[in-house]
Amino acid sequence: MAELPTRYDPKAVEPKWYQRWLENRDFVANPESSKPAFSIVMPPPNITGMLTLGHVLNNTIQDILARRARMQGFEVLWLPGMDHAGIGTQTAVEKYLRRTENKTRHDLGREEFLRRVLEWQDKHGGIIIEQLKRLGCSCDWSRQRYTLDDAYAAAVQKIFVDLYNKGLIYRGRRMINWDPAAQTAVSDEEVISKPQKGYLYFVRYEIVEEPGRFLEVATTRPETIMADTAMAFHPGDRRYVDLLGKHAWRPLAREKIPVIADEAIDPEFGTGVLKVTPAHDTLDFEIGQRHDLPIIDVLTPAGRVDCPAVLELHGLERFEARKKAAELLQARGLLAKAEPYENNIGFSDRSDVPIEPRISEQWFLRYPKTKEALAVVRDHLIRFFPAHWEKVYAQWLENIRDWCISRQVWWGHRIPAWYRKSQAPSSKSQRSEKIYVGTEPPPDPENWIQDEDTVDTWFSSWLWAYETMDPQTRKKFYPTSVLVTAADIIFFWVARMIIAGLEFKPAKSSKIEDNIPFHHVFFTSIVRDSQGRKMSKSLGNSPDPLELIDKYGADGLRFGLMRIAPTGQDIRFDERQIEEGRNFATKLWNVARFRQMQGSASVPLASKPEAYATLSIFAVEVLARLNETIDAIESAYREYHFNQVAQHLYNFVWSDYCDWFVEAAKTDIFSEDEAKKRSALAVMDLVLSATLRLLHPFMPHLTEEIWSLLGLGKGWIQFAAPPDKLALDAVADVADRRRLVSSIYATVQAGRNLRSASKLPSNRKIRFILRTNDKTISEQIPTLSRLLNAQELTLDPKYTAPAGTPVAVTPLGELFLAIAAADQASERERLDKEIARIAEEARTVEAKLQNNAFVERAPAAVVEEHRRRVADLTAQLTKLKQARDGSG
RNA sequence: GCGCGGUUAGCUCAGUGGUAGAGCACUACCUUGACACGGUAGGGGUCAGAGGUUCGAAACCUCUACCGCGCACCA
Repeated sequence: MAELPTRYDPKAVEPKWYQRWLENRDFVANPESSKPAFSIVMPPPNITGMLTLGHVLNNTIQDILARRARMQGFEVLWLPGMDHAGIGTQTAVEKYLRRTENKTRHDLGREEFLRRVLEWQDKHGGIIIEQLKRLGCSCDWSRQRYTLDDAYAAAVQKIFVDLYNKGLIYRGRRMINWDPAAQTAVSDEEVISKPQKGYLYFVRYEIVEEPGRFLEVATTRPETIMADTAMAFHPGDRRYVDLLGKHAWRPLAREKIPVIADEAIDPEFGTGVLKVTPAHDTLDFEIGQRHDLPIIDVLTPAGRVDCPAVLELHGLERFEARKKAAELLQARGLLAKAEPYENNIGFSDRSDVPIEPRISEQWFLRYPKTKEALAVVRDHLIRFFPAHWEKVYAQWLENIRDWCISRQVWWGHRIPAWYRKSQAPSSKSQRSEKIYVGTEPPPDPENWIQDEDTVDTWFSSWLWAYETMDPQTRKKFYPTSVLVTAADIIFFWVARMIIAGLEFKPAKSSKIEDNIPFHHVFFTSIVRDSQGRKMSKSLGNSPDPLELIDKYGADGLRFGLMRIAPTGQDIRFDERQIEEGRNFATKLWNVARFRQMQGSASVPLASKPEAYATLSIFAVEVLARLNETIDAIESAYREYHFNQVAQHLYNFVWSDYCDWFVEAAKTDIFSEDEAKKRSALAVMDLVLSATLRLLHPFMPHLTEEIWSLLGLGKGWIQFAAPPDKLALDAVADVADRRRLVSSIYATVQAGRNLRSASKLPSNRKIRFILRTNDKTISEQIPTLSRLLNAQELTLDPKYTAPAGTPVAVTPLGELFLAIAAADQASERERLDKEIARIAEEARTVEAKLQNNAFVERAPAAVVEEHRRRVADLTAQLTKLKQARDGSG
């Protein structure tokens, strides 16, 4: 067998294995399998998307779960796909068209534009899928879905029609959130409020009936004054009560408007008077409805002033118009003052421009099954991890409002509604016979015009958990086992999928537990940069995962990221952490390489208690630690604490196995005693085999490579069962043996410390003397000696050290460092310090034992431990003092 | 305003009642028959602050401060 290189080369190994897995169809789910099902649907990335660290985190977690389940004997479906992302994709293509051809979508027309999007999609779309393959994702690519697949699109249409027929979807003229940049309505969830600096303008409205008397009103939006249709104050506000029923002169587009009283006005705010602008503010709209006020719209869809009556403002962009309106009022002496003011403004999540509240005719969904959706999470039919998201979810559902689902966007699922030609969509008539809603066009299409709009992208995504599956697949794999997603789409997607599952009942039975879309939801962290900022293109703080894969390997990236991914908290990304992942891969590679260099063990270690009797004490220790690691990992997985799983594996491999076991086992490995040698090698094989299997979900390529190079199993590691705990408990003296190992390791550390304190170089071979009456320790001398890098370690129960000999009190006895010309003064100083330190600690522990309350109330084991500690410290003190005073 | 997180070593974070931890960074020594992407040893923390519960609190309770997030308000 050729010797392996000292560095693991992911560039050669990772693509090789991924290709083999694909060729072997290892990730293809079989709905006819008799194995229990485990399924995940991938949150579909946008077709325009590029892989981000967020995707890496999210998909690594899904891959870990899928691969682990596969090893555990589940039939696994990990269903991948993409989202057409209506507004997002349309905006991207529009930008591209503007850049390349200087054309807008309107220049091209609907049909041509959609053709261009498809063209663009073929060229630039779906890159992210190839990127996920580089990461090692074990998705069933044969089932890759797209939210615009024919069958999927038909399902979206059908759902729309069904909900319409149930009366849950309706068309209405309402106040909605208008995005003037994208020129479409958006849902409440797509509005992000941000603090914004501006001015509070105090405007004077003259009272019609009392010329010379002014009503002062505070507003942030003077550009909408032309749309004011009333002035309002709180009915209990004495300052203005005499004005009720009178009128004010609207200062721009001068007109008489009534003064009214409404409960909604906060007398504390500003002057306690509100200018009521029903067309441009949600609250004002409601007031307008109550008082039957006219609605005057003075803004265009693009957010420009549309008011020929005030030529100075007409055609101005809304924020320019704001300044100009203030100037006009100022010039007319109607602006009392303008105070700097900061308030929260709703911004479009998509375009990042301020949302314009606007009255518009749109399609709405009255959410069904909200009570049931609350209940399934409250009663833990669906569990959230971390659980605190349950509260966020509940709050949203309890305050839910109808969902505006229509978008003035061309790219997406077209609304399956038609209007009689004489009753075009702009018509206010809503009589049902004038609207046709159906999955097929109306029988006499020439008389109808289809609604121009498409539905919100999320109105298609909410079916993702089951519409991606054919009936047979659904029967086997729905409900899915777990959904892995970022918490920022808990409302957009998670909650709506739950509602969809409960309402549309896609399962084989109508039972609630069969129709929920998933049993668990794991909310991942959000990856931020080292300064805690969100990753964003404009900040340029988002590293390219592909570059990280090139640099550190996919497995290094995966492991590094998982080790720092806490649950329920954001991740601060630091490339050094990925470097650690790569280093860990190298460490594992090298310890496997070392094993390979030692040749065959001939006989594998049988997993029977009898076999354990002949093991070295160090083997028992590492196997016991392996058992503990398996337990720890198991419970960490139960809570989706992937960082803990990774950390336990890291510690076990690096510390327990490499630093301690392998170093200690070298005595046997390099010895002439064939039985001992074979035993040590067999233990290494067992531990490596188990470790690789435990690590496989995190580092699939590397573990597969080592598994195959070392010939640890018959087939590929991805189909190997996870390691069982060893039946060590059946071995009578495990505890004694482990205590001995721990004493030996403590002695080694004490000896190394002596060397360092005496300023002896690491490579200098030196002599140690261990003074002890324990004769059984003599068989461990070679290993102790090796670990201490000693020239010689002698056991001498009666050793008398010259004064000033460096000494450490260890669990095995006093360990002396024999050096010819030790600096006696400095050694004495060191001992003094050591004695003082131990005496201090002994005093502290003793004081505690003096405390009756402690002795009476604390658990016996704890008290006992303290007693032992005192005895131990006292013994150490005595011995150290002897050593210092040279009387030993 | 309501709610949810967080505050532990220079940095990133573990730690759910019993002697304060890991990795990185730092210091010193070391290329010793797997690994310098490595080994050994070391320095470094009044666990945000105040009060309380307890024999005992980083942990549990209350309050405060600061950071982040969500919802509401946002004239």
